Amino acid sequence: MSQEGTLSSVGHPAETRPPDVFSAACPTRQLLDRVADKWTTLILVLLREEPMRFNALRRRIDGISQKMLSQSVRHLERDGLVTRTVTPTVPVSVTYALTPLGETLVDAVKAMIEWAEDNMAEVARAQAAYDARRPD
Amino acid sequence: MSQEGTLSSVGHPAETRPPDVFSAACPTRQLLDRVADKWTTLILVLLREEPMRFNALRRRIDGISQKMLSQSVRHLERDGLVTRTVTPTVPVSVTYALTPLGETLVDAVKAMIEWAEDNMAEVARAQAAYDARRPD
DNA sequence: CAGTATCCAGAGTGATACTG
DNA sequence: CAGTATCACTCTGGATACTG
Repeated sequence: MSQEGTLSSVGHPAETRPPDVFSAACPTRQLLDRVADKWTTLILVLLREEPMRFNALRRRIDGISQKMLSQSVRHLERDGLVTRTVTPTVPVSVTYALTPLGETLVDAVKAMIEWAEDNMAEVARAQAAYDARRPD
Repeated sequence: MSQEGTLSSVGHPAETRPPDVFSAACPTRQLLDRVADKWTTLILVLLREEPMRFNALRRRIDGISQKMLSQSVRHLERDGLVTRTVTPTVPVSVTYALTPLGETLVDAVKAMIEWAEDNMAEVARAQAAYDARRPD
């Protein structure tokens, strides 16, 4: 998760150039860095199934630290991809849910995950072959 | 890019459980971490348009260090997603290209990039609204 | 429960130098 | 050209402890 950086017009002044993900300064690149993030993808996919509370997400996503979870959900909220709803119970409960914008992204993310599940075996074979060629 | 780790059967012993990306030990999770990587996505998309040489990739991908580029292409080669072809000219030229397996992945990756390009403006609006609510 | 604060190890970068 | 190796530096991410 890079810096704070607002996705302003920096990198392609309006009509001069089209957006270019390959340019580090371009907002699309920064946005891609965010959505292609390791934890972001998992959070979004979980939230598509149902809204979830902080610790529910934490339990489902094996290996995430609370620091990264809170950081990730805050970024997602800022980007307008999830909502954060506080219910004033005692103690408080906070529920995260996808926004409509977030839902449009999840489809793309799901495609990547399905690819991983479908092609896991073939990649494992490729790795084995590679390692056999370069043994050390 | 985590560790070396081969995508073996660890995490879901054959018929006992289905693959679960949310489990840190599951090979699909490790594979997702790889393909959702910041640099990997950009490399794959560039290679879909045409095979490219090392320094060509380096020039196109703004901000990548040669260390990360060589690391990333080596991983992609090991995973069977790109080929590395050495032509014995003087000096040698090395060309990277997508494998058929790599091509299947690129479609999913492209979807994410197109989402970023299409929704950049809306995300920027959400960020502005968020920052206005929490001024500091 | 839902976080924030703090410290610290390690990943990644840039620069530079060297190899085949 | 296509790397590998090294050092210095920054910054991310994990572990731990603490708070409303």
